[in-house]
Amino acid sequence: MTKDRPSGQPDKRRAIISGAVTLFARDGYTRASLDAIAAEAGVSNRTIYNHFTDKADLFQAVIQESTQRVADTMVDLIDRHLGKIIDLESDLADLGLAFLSLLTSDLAPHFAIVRQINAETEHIPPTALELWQDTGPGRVKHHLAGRLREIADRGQLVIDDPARAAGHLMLLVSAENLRDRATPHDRAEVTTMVAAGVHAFLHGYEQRDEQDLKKRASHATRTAH
Amino acid sequence: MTKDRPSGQPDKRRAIISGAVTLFARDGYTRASLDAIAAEAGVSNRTIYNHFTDKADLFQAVIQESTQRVADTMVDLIDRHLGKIIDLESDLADLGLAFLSLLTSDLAPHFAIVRQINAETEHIPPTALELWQDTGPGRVKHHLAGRLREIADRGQLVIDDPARAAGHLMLLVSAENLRDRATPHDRAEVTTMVAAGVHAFLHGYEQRDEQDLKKRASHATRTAH
DNA sequence: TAGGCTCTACACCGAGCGATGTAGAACGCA
DNA sequence: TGCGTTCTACATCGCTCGGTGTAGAGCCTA
Repeated sequence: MTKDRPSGQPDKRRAIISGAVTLFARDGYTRASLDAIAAEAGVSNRTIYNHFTDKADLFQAVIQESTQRVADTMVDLIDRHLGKIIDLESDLADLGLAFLSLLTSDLAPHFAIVRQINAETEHIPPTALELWQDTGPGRVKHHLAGRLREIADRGQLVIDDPARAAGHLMLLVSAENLRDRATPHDRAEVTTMVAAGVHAFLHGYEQRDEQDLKKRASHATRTAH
Repeated sequence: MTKDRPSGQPDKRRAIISGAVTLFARDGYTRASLDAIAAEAGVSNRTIYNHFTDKADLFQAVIQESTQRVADTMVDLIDRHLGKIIDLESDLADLGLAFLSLLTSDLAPHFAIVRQINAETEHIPPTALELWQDTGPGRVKHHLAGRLREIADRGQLVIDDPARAAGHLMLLVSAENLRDRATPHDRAEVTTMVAAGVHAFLHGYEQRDEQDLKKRASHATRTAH
């Protein structure tokens, strides 16, 4: 709809979406009024309807633009940190820290919108929901999975299902592991959280006692080649 | 407020909260109208204001009741599956499956409300938010952490921070690892997801090759006693 | 039986919101 | 310069919603 014929001045459109991101992130879809969005964007109420057919249409455009930006950034971070592995554990930790720093960057509102999507899931057309999944978190996870597969192919990881492993890694270093998600956390807490998450991702929590290790070592020797 | 003097008939109050849970879960706080809640509860609009001062007051009561029920159920499941460990990996997997089965049980709306809380976080008084954290997910995580600590004390796990480990376990077997959260998943997909999550929780993904294992085994032998 | 609660049905108010209409100003392009 | 598009300001419509008022019916208890 809106994409076919992007009527109106492009800068106005950007301003509208930018303001809409801010207000949708803070107030959610229903609470955010078009008048408030117009004011935030420094634009007339009427102009919004010149660029978008509907409030729902605007929301969808916001989701799309927002998702695109965040996914691009994350894919870039993945390539930057996992393109060349020096020390696997610290490289993964750096990537996790880079992800978390996005939460307090200028992309912060976009993550609030993701929470809105999660809550609004019953009122969003399933096709739009799938499109969001594919161009957003799904794409990031897929890209991360590809990098993990490379690492596994070099023998540094044992990965059965790369997509699943990517999901695990992202969860283990996600903000879900922090007490308070809103406030800017002190770097120490975040660092230890990420370190613990990466450590769990690599080693797990199972006890590997002396006998167990010996048994496994002999087994590994027996089955070598 | 409402707790000090629970005015009105208790069954009416329960009916109201039950209906409110349904509609808040489906439509969110703003969308769910009091008229619709009254209709859903089979109760007059006016009666709601006889039991609760406000829409916000009702929402808070709903959160409290909802959180209590889910947390009780989860704590119970933890005790049932982790009270006596037969085989650690399968016991953990069973617990994960039990958790996931809650998503499609009659407590399903409660989890939708959690998503609403996550989205509405900017419009909920921080004290109420903390109270929710403490009586809900915080309590469950703490309880699970206690069980994990017991297991670690018996030497089956190596856990530095039980609370963190509990969070990791819950994330690794959470519905976040499923493509579509809404539809009832086929049991096979859920089972393999949980198995993979528990496996990652126990063992991690790091390659343990022959030399590495030998080195660790000798080190373990050297440092025995 | 009488008094006090509670529930119900219904009407009502005021506010906010989505969406549209309109007239004129500003701007870009031929 | 002149035409078409876009933006703005303002007014308006219809609807929904939160919250209140009121009068009467049902119910329990003293």
